[in-house]
Amino acid sequence: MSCITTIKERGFKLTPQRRLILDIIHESDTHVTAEEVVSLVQAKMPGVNKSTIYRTLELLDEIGCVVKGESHGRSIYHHAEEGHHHHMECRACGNTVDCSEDLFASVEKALHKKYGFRAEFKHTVIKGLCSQCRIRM
Amino acid sequence: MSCITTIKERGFKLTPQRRLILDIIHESDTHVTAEEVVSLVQAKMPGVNKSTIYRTLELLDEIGCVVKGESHGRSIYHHAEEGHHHHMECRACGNTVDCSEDLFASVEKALHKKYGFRAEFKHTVIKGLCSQCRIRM
DNA sequence: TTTCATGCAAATGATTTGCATAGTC
DNA sequence: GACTATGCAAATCATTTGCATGAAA
Repeated sequence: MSCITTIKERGFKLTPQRRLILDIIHESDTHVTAEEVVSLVQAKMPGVNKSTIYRTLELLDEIGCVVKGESHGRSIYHHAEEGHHHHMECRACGNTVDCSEDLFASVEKALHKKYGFRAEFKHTVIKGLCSQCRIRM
Repeated sequence: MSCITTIKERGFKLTPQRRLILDIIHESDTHVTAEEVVSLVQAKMPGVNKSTIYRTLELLDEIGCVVKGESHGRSIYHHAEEGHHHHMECRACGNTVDCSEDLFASVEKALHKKYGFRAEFKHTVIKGLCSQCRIRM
């Protein structure tokens, strides 16, 4: 079901601001910080307020239209397509590489079996050292 | 090697504040937020300043004496013992359950093989639904 | 026309910073 | 005694909130 349908079905109003914010997140192939969304939105539609964007992002996360995560103390978002989106972030050079595999299936299974916990690894920022920085160190 | 030795060896000074902060993190069997460290430290040694604590926590993380993580936009810390410390946090009730297993060994292996990336899963907050909340939902 | 969303401006709250003083080595 | 760490107070900076106005259903 499309996000637009979800918004309507849940009784929320479909405003141009919300459409644009959705578009921006869907266009981006990797995660974006809330602040990046603010800049991107304001580039296309000047005058849209930060508060609106923060509120919309929170709403979209709540109704499952986007996936929220956090990195370096900031909120990050990406679209909630089926599948997985993980990011490997090098603690030395700061570069990130995306990874769309279902990396955590076995972990999810183990946690469910042992603790009955249903882990949700939809959007994980994995910290570590990239191959280049490993060599340099 | 003990943290106290590490501090000295790296040329940092061993102050009562630093000792106390180290103690507090080592006494805690789960992670603590920076703010919790502030309260705990000030309970035992009133007058110690927030800045000192934040600076010390950052230092301790840098020299590997504690492990820093983040949850809900705040910094969390625990001692850097050998082994693993993960936390399952329920997004419904907010409860967390600790898990000291080496959950991510297979993921680490896979990422290294495919991307040469050395993932560091020392202290992960795993979000999801606990068994109780799964039933309620 | 009712209700929800937006814009604005100000508040929040964790974390950081500059600087003078105090404490370690 | 040299140099670092601390305390203090103020600054930061992302995010949130209250409220009056504007737009969607």
